[in-house]
Amino acid sequence: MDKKEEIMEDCKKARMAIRDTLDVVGGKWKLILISIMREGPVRFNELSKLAEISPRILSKELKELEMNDLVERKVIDTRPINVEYSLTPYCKTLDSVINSMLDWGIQHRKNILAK
Amino acid sequence: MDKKEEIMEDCKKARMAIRDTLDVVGGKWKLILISIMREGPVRFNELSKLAEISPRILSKELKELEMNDLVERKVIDTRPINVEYSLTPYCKTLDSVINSMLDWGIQHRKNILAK
DNA sequence: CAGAATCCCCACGGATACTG
DNA sequence: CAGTATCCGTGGGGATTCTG
Repeated sequence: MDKKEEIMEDCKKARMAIRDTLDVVGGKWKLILISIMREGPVRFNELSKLAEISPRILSKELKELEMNDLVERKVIDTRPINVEYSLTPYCKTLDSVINSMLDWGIQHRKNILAK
Repeated sequence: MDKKEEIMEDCKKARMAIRDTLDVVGGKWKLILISIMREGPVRFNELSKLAEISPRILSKELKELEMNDLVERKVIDTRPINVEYSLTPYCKTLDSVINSMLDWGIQHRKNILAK
């Protein structure tokens, strides 16, 4: 296969991989929620306040994260009920993604301000 | 300042950094376009085909990337006109972000299929 | 070839109020 | 406390056509 096709193949694979990642942690909230939960388990309302996200969206995002085995939901049987959300071990595999984005964001802001 | 406030501060900073990054390379296309341009400079239509993105969106995305000094636009004075897009040196600072997302996407897909 | 113009749609996200 | 229900607006993204 010639050079051109090879490049097209590479592009296709890269596209797919990035899309896959974006499908799981893309959007406005998921990475932020995860980065908060890295500090430790949180309850629903607590998380809602920390992230400044409305309950409706939060609920939806958490379900999706749970579906992808990134977040664990644990009901604590008190009254009124408490629910604790925490990161799964699998979520640790996202560390380098989150860290690099965190670092880049910080550095980028510095660069902007320096100008 | 007590423990709680400290955590809130940390969350706020993390939120800001991630948002900053997302503002620049978030959305459906930017990282994909960059990952393609890592293979070398490309012309508009070429890029449009490689990424399977419509010209309207591509144009918009490229402008935004250019504004953030991640992409360079170079007119080649032929006829009909050719325009070449390439990554700036500053875009290299995104390498770890892109690579980690690329890697994670590939690994994640493997994990899913293995199940 | 590189893009602008036009038109369109729906899904993402938000505000508020309500319930077990 | 942890969500669900309802309603709503916006803009991100898409398809197609046109032009310098």
